[in-house]
Amino acid sequence: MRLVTWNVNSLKARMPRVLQLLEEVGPDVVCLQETKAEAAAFPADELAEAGYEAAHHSGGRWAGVAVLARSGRARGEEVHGLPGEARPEEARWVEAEVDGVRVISTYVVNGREVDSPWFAEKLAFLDAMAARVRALREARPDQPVVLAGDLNVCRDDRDVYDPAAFAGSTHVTAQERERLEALLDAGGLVDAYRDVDPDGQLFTWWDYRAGHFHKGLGLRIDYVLAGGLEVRDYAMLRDFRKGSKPSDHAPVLVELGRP
DNA sequence: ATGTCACACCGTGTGTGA
Repeated sequence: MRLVTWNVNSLKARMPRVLQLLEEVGPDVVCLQETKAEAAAFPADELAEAGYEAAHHSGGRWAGVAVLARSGRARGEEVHGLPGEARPEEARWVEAEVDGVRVISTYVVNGREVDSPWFAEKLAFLDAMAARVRALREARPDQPVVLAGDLNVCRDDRDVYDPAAFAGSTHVTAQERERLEALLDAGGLVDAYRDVDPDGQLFTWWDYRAGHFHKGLGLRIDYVLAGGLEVRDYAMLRDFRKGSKPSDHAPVLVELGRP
């Protein structure tokens, strides 16, 4: 399974680049985050013309997630929302079954400031993710799971361009990192990037401001976490962060296979 | 450099979220 995850920062604004990616990369499955679309305005027809069907959970102005699958692939149950989340209306979690694999696209709460109410919601969201993945794995141990998206956490200091500059900020706290490890444990999941490059450094997000992309000042906050599948290849598609009207995130491409 | 982008609103700019 050739799978892409991409925080597009508005699907409407990014549609030309999304169609370019579908054509050039030819993924089987695409997990999108921050689609920022009203359900009625989701561009399902345009995507269908490009050969993809969408399971989308749309919340309007903010957030919004989707799973695209090549037309004709076997599709199963679709789940909108994360059991136990505080604000289901924010549309941060969607599950789809494609070719027998449970595919999840998620956009984790940002958290804004450490010790703010939003940070507490972020930690609770990460806890609910682990509980959901554990429940899925226990209910169907033979079904592979891919959890992909913008987790808004840097797993360790290698995933941060300047750890000192981020001291005291969200995305790098012990509380967030402990929960990411707990999520991996709960689902028996592998961090696809670390699996293929245990000692490397690679980013997936760069601030639009101050030329951070050009200077290599980024974070790794977008992940593909795989359970019951082998990670055969991993690529961060840097070119999609360049050029005209890029997202502030690059897409990530993985090749997954049944062991 | 407080450095950018995208959204909604009744708007030729402001507030919100990232």
